[in-house]
Order: sequence, then C-alpha cells, then structure tokens
Amino acid sequence: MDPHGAHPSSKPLLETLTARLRNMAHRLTTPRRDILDALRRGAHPMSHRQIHSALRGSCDLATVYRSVHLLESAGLVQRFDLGDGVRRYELLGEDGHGHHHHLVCRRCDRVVELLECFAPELEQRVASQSGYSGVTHRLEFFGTCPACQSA
Amino acid sequence: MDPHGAHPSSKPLLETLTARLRNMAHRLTTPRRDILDALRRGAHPMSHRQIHSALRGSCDLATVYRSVHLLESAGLVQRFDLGDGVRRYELLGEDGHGHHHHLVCRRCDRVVELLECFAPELEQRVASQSGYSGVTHRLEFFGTCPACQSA
DNA sequence: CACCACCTGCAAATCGTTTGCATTTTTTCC
DNA sequence: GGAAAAAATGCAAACGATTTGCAGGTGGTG
Ligand SMILES: [Mn+2]
Ligand SMILES: [Mn+2]
Ligand SMILES: [Zn+2]
Ligand SMILES: [Zn+2]
Repeated sequence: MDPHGAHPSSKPLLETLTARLRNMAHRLTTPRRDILDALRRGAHPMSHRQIHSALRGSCDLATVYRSVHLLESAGLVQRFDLGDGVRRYELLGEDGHGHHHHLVCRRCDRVVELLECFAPELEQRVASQSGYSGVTHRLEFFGTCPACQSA
Repeated sequence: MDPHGAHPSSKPLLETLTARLRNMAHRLTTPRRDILDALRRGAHPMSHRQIHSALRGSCDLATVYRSVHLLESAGLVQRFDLGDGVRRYELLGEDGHGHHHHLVCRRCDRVVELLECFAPELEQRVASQSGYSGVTHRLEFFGTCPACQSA
C-alpha cells in the first residue's frame, strides 16, 4: 500500500457526474459542476473551505455549503468526519459503491486511503442483534505517520 | 441485547475516579468531581451541555469544557462523535479498558451501547500496511430503531 | 493558617455552518 | 431565440458549539 496514495480506482468523468445530478431532478449550475470537478481532482476528503479555495473564489462559500448539501442528499458525495470539527467530502460511486475509510496522522493530518471496508458483516450482526434497520457505519483510523515518528 | 441498555459493566466508584485524577498530578475541584459523578451516572455519551444541566448550574459551562478537556487528556474520559456537530463523552477505564462503540437512530437519536469492539485486529493490519504507529480507531453505527420503523 | 499555583466565572471572541432576502441563472415552453 | 416561472446565488447577518482573556477565588502544601 502506498502511504500517500490517492484513490486508485478510475475517476468518474465529470459528464457522468453531472448526468447523475440531473437524473435526481436537480439543475446543473456552474458552481455545482465546478464543485464536482474539484472533488474529482481531490485525492482525499475535502472540506468546504478547501473546495472553495480550489474554485478560486468562482462562487461564494455559502454556495459551496448549499451545493455540497445537495450533492450529499443526492448520494453523489459522502461525508467524512476526521476528528477535528470540520466536515470533509469525497465523491461516492452509484449505489454506494466506493465506500471506504481513512487513516489519519494525529500530528500532521496526512491521510491514507484504506481500500477495503471491513464492516459490512458487522453491520449485519449489529442490525440483527438490535432490531435496527438500514444500518450503516462510520469508521476512521488514527495514528502517527512514519515521517512524524522520526521527527 | 437490550436495545435501551446502558453499560452493563460495574461502574467505578467516584473515589476511584478522583484518585486517578490526582495521580495525574491534577487538582480535585468541586466541578471536576461533580462532572465525573455525572458521567458515572450517565448511561450514554453525554455532551458538555448535558453534563452542565446534570450539574444544575453548579458550575459554568466554560468550566465544563475546560474540565472535560483535562479529563480527556488524563485518559479518564473518551470522546465520541455521533454525527451531529456535538462532542460527547463517556468514562474510560484504566489503560483504555472499556473501549466500545454505539448504534444511533437517525430519527430519534436513541443510542444502543455495543459491547464488543471488533477492530483491534484491523488496527494491526492497518498499522503494518501503512507504517503508522499507535493506531486507534473510531467506529459508530447508524440506523433506524424499531420504534421509528413503525412510526 | 498562609501562600501560590492553579482553577473558576463571566463575557467576549472565534470558528464552522446556516439562513433571509434581493438579484441572477437555469430550464421550460412558445 | 426569447419570455416567464422556478430555483440558485451572493452577500451579510445569524447561529450554535467551543475557546479564551482576565480578574477574582480555591485546593493542597508546608
Ligand atoms: Mn477517501
Ligand atoms: Mn457507550
Ligand atoms: Zn504525520
Ligand atoms: Zn429511533
């Protein structure tokens, strides 16, 4: 595994993403297309602020918040919570394909993308034992990266 | 499993907790003792605000924030992030004993305490594959509780 | 019981995020 | 292509959680 590696999976075409958005009966606006494109280029989860800077001010920060909300409810992006109070987002494949987790350095915030998801069978067990339905999970790892260990 | 069940493990004595705090070279103040006691009584992770109300205003909310910080760095409490922007805390046993996870209803926020922790072997694997050290994890489950399913 | 380092209350500041409203865009339909 | 309706944006103000500065209060030690 490459410690700095980004998503190895082929990135979806921007055209594919905008099509998905329109299929959900939403308008395709310039900010939304640009946000999707920024996320497509990003190797790791991006905060609203990071997305906004990647857009170089082409739209307002409030619009980034509103658009990301929409993309999330449309199932195009997934939210990640890496422990600081900041929400981060990544593109999500159709039907939830592309679900995965991260390993974050406590010192320098370096992120490793973890390709496998371990927990689906756990979801099953948790669901059947509790009676809850539609069980999902959120899992992130934390540690000290090689660089920060020697420093 | 009891869907509403709280921690089944025996609760530590307040005296034990205050001793642990003092061993870390920290003062035992009234707010700190009261906060430990509130957490000891709580069945689920508590937010700063919940702790503060449990104290019935006996100390300031800012003091709750500062004290919980201290308790966290002293290893007496563990932080949980249940998806809303609010941090919650539970007592943690010595040497990290008592680590566990939760299942939260997306509709009514009902919390189920999950007794087992599945991920230590995953930590191992993640650590050896990435070169990170001191790997820990954060894992929570979300779903719809039986009551909210019928509603 | 006095001292001092540490802690607390209070209020203001900070930070991420949300929202109201007037204006601009997108889409639909001629 | 252009007009009209519906929806999205920009801007600034509001918000809720958390942090912080400072002046006064307290715990633990000798
Ligand atoms: Mn990722
Ligand atoms: Mn718990
Ligand atoms: Zn690092
Ligand atoms: Zn519920």
